[in-house]
Order: sequence, then C-alpha cells, then structure tokens
Amino acid sequence: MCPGTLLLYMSLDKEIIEHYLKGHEKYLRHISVDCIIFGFHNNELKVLLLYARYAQLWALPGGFIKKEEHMDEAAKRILEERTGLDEIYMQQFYVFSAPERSTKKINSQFLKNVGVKAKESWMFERFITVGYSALVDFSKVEPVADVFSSACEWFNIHDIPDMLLDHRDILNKALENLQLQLNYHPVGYNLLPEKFTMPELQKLYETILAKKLDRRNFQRKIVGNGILKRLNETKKGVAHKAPYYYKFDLRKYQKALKGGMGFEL
Amino acid sequence: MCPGTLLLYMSLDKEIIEHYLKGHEKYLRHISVDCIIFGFHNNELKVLLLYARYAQLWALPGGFIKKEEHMDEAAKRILEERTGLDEIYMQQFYVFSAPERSTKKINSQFLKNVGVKAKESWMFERFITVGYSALVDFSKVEPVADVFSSACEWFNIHDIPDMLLDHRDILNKALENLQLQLNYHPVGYNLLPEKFTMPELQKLYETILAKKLDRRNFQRKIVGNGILKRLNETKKGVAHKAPYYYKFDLRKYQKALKGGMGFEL
DNA sequence: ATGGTATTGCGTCACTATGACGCAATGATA
DNA sequence: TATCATTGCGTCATAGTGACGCAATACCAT
Repeated sequence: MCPGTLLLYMSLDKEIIEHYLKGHEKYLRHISVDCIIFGFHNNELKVLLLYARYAQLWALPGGFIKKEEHMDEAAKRILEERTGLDEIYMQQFYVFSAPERSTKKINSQFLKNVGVKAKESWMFERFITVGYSALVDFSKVEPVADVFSSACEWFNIHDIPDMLLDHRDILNKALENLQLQLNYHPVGYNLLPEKFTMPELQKLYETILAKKLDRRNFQRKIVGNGILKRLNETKKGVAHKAPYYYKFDLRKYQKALKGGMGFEL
Repeated sequence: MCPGTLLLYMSLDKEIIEHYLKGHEKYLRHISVDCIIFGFHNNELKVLLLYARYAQLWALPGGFIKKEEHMDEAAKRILEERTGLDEIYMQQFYVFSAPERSTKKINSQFLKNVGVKAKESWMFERFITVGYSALVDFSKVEPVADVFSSACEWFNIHDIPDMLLDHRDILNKALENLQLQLNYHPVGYNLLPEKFTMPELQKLYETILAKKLDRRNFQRKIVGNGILKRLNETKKGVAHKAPYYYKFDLRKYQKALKGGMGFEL
C-alpha cells in the first residue's frame, strides 16, 4: 500500500470515528433512513447496494436525519449522494422498528481497534429506520460509495447477496410495495429511458410483478389508457420484426398518476 | 374545589413534571406515535380525540416508544389505554417529519409555572411522529383520557375542531389512506358490530368514500364476493320494509383481505 | 435474392364486472 | 286496510379482461 493510500484510509477513519463519537450533535438519535433504489437494465430489475466495509456485508444506502432537516430531504440527500441524480421519484413506504433489529455487534472489531467503545457512541444505540423507495433511470446513475462503504453496485433483484441486519426484509417490503403501486400507478416513466419499446415496458412490468403477461393484452391495455405516444421510429438492429419506439405523454401520465389505473393481467 | 380533587391534580402534575424531566430515560427521543382511531356510529364516521389540557386544543391520542419496545407495540399500548380494547386492527400509514411541526410554544405557561424550562426537557426537542390508523367497534369502546388530557371524545369526521400542531394534517392523511384501503380491502368487519344490515354497511362505505353509491349495485357487489352471510333475521322496529341482518364470513373475509377486491362504484 | 424464423401489430371471441334503472314485496304507520 | 318509504331481486347496455389467431415485418442463413 502506498503512502497516499494509507493517508486516505487514515483520513477516512478519522471521519468515521468522528461520526461515531460526535454524530449525535448533528443528527437525530434513534432514527435512520434506508433507501431502496430501483433501476431497470438489460431487462432486469436492479437495486443499488453498498458494501459495508466493517460489517463485510452488503447493505442498503442509508443515513441519518440532520437536526433541522425534513426526513424527505434527508432521504433525497442520501440518494443524490449515491446516484448523482437530482429530482428523484421517491417516497417512504414503511417504518422498521423491531428493537432487536439494531445489532450491537456490527463494526465492533474495527472500532475497538481504533478505540471507540460501544457505550460511547450513539451509533450503537437502538435505531428505528424509515424505508424509502426510489425509481431511477439506470443509465443516468453513477454509483458512489459512502465513507462506510468500499463499493456501490447494482444487483439483480433475483440475485441479492446476504445483507446487513434486516436490510433484506426491508428490500422485500419495498418490492412488495412496488408491486402494489404498479396496480394503480403507471411506473415506467421513472425507470425507463425516454424512448423505449413495448416489449421493454412489458418486461419491466413482468419483472416487477414476477409473472408473465400476455403480450397482446398488455399492449392493448397500455395504449388504451393513453399515457403513451408512439413514435414514427422503429428499433434498429433487432434480429426480427422491429418494434416501434414509444415515449410517455407527460400530461396524461401525470393525470393517470392521480387518477389511478388497475392492472390484473 | 375539594381537597381530594386538589390532591389529584397535584399528583397528576407531579407525574407530568416527571415525564417532562425524566421521560427520556424511559422513551426514545425524537420519535412519537399518533393514532387515528376510527369508529362508526349513527351512520357517521367518527374519530377519537383527546383534549390537551395545557395546549387547550383537541389532539390525536399519542405517545412514545419505550426503549426496548417495538413501535407497533407502543401504538397498541397507547390505543388500548384510550379505548379499553384488546386485539385492535391497526397499521402504520405515514411518517410526519417536518422540522417545524414540533412547536416549542406548547404547554409553556403551565410548565413555566411549575418550574420546567424548555431547555431542560426532551419534550421540547424536535419530534418525528408515525401515524397509526385503527378501526374499532364504536359500541365496545370506553374512552379514557390520558394524564395530559382532560377529555376523550368521539368526533364526527365532518365536524372536527381545531387541533394541536399538525394533527389535522395527520387526520386528513389517515382518512385518505382509509379511502384507498377500501378499494382493495374489505373494511367493515372492524368497524361494525357483529350483526348489521346492508344499508348500514353501505352507509359506512359512503361515509368513508364521501360519495353516494347505488343501493342495488352495492348489494350485488358485496354479496357477490361472498364475504357476507345473510342471517334468517330481519331488523325490527324500522318504519318500512325490514332489511336482513348480515354477518361477516370470517374465513372468506380473511381470504379477501389478502387477495384484495376493487371498488370503483 | 430468397425463403426461414422469431417477433410484432392488430383483431376476434367469450366472459365478467360495472353503472343505470325497473318493479314487486314488505311491514310499520296512519 | 290503504299508504309509503324502503328493500330484494332482476334486466340491459357497455367496458374491461383473458385467451388466442394471423398476417406483416425484418434480419439471417443459404
């Protein structure tokens, strides 16, 4: 390891120790925010995870609420830091509050080594966490790890590794919530690029709902509610008949967001 | 005021002062729970409110989470204390977290008088509150005020008085949530007594959805999904044709709770 | 260039759910 | 016993849904 790297690590450690010892002066105690960031790529639903360095486990991007900050702002701040995106579609979906969810064993070895005792730090107290669900355009995200993490990567929703604490439960609940949303909200706008084909949109729905939909009925229903505009342009380079590109009709999309629309295919 | 009453008040004050000065040893800081307790009586949707003595405003029944208590347990505890009921149908529906929602002016006069300064008490710090929505059988509830309140009463949903802090917003959100629930969950079981007539059930739906439903279509839909059992008994003493009594078929009701059922009447 | 092949776009058909409304039956009250 | 508001059951037209048929398309192998 070269001296520069060592220095960087030392500086990171200092920041983290500071956070453990004095974070409660800046943030509210006992409350955290965890984000489930959904993306769609290669016809697969993905979530963005961090590799927690000390726990050596993958974890949800999360953080804390500043003493004078709205919780929604905190969630937005956390999410912007991880993705580089602004104006993200996100909303709280559930609060996780089991007293046993905050294990006190995490990070212990590292923190012992650098001299932080459990009793000295607010971070070892019990935490209640609020889950936020976000839908983002995969292609526009540039994953960035936070100080506690050594990696920030997308995972296929069907190939999730072991996760920190109850983060897997939180993820499951977020997915369940997303499935419910799909029943009465058009969801594609936030997850797809501007132009997309009908098979791509269908695949998105199938992945979220985890079931096959009839191609022809799906098309009928989607175009039927009028939130799409078909472009005079077909996808090039496909091995067979070229599908049309579509884009969302923003005006009608917003309207449908309020009104609601059912999906029981 | 007789000596006994005075003594009672003194003792209440003592309990409250203790809560203000030492409550943080027992409860989590910064987090509270507020309950919207819905009931149905005289064909009207009602909510149970407390009259906050010091603020001199009506407020939602609320409380705090013990240091080793699940938040759901806290909500259940609070609700049981106000209603006397056990096994209540309730669920969290939203978190209210605006930093400006915790006014520091409340209770100030009384607490100044008894010698509690704002800076000394955790109760004057910022609170994030989790809203819980509960559906109860009006006829089984015996409202009980808590130590901070001088009254505990039902209010018609269309006749709500001025309320503490952002409690009116919380109530509105709870109602909105209840309306959404109604779209895919049968809700009547928790709000109605065991036996009820079809017009009563319809009135419940109409009150929650705040719109008129067609009597005949409503009946067709409700009996159609099979969660009701018609009894061989009609309501007595009505001025015209006597409607049948119904009760819920618990088995199918539970099933419908999971499966879901749409309502767009 | 040409037929094969997988996929797309559009259409049909039967069934169910829904909204609007008609009408006879009921049962306390006048 | 007549009245009358209300209940229980039914009809009808329409829209939405699930299942499936078929010709058009565009690339690819030959």
